[in-house]
Amino acid sequence: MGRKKLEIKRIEDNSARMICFSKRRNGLVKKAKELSALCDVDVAAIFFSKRGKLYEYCNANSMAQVLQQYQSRVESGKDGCDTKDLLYSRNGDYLTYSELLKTVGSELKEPHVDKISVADLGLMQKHLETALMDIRSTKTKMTRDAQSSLQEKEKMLEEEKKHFNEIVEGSKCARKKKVVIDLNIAADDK
Amino acid sequence: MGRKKLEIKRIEDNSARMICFSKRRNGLVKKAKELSALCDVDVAAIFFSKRGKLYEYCNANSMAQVLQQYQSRVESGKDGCDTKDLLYSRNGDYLTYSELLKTVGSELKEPHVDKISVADLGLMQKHLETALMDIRSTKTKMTRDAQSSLQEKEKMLEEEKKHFNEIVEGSKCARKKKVVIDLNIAADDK
DNA sequence: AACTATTTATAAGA
DNA sequence: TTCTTATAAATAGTT
Repeated sequence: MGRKKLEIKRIEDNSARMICFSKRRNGLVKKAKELSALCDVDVAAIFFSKRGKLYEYCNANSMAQVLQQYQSRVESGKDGCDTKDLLYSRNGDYLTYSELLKTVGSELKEPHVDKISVADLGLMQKHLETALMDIRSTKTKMTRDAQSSLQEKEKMLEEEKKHFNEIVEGSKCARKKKVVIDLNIAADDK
Repeated sequence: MGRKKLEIKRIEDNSARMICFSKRRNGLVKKAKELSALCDVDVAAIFFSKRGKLYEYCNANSMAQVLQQYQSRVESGKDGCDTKDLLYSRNGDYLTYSELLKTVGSELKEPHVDKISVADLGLMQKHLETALMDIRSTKTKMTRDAQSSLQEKEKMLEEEKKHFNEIVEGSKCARKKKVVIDLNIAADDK
């Protein structure tokens, strides 16, 4: 929209790009507000330019709230989340993973807290974040693997379906019915 | 935009609201894509209707990545992040915090990995997230405390400034200059 | 920061 | 639903 049709690719001129960013960011936030008002949904948007600034919009009480809700829904997914404790070795002796984490939790509430600085906490945070990232990527990989094994199963089922169709072949009527059923299933899914 | 001007308030008719949501969500995602392409920024958007469904858009590799970047930027602020190791006690004996975290990291790459399920990783993740949250809130509190002590110092400096001004008093010219300098400092800050 | 010629999004209708 | 179209809204280039 504008005097000229703009091709959707990186604007190379620095100042033009910043102007465009500012205009379109405002536009996007406006649209997000409208969407949340009209349709009664929570919307969160985060923008960051690769060299520095961060902008955000959120119609709910707090971004943290929305992100937490997001993460609890998406990232924990449908894992068992049973209370089974895992064993982790350190220098030959074992400690449970939950013990390991309790350490972190309790230290923040116990006497030692007065010896901890904000910088120290930042460091702890960084380490935990790294650990989290490892866990997440491992989980993603494992999910992918599980998925590909599912895809193999799907292929096999496809084969079986083909065989079935070959058996039914010869009756055009039967085939048509099958197609209709498939379409209904697809429609129900939406 | 449309046949009629639409007032921006909750659409009461259920099906009309859903249609609107679907259309505008698509619109918003399209705009987000354009913004990220034109202006070379990362954009993440999360929508959820209060009764159920979750939608998301993210131009970067993964939503988790963007959210993590967001959280580390917003919540960690400008900590020192020096490499000093902290000691943490567990049942009387001590281990360094970094050792504690190495445990997590190494376990993900070592033989034990084949005994870990996605659900297990989800659990670890949840625990780490809890620990992170504790750390963040503690840090926020400490930052607040530090800030209030800074505010006290500021008050004292204000007092000193008053005394100074009283000494200089009588020369209106001197005062004017001072105002100009303050304004320049404020302008530089932007 | 405003303006305005255009393009784009979309509300309602088919 | 999906397409169409009249109209509202966003915005690219300009001042």
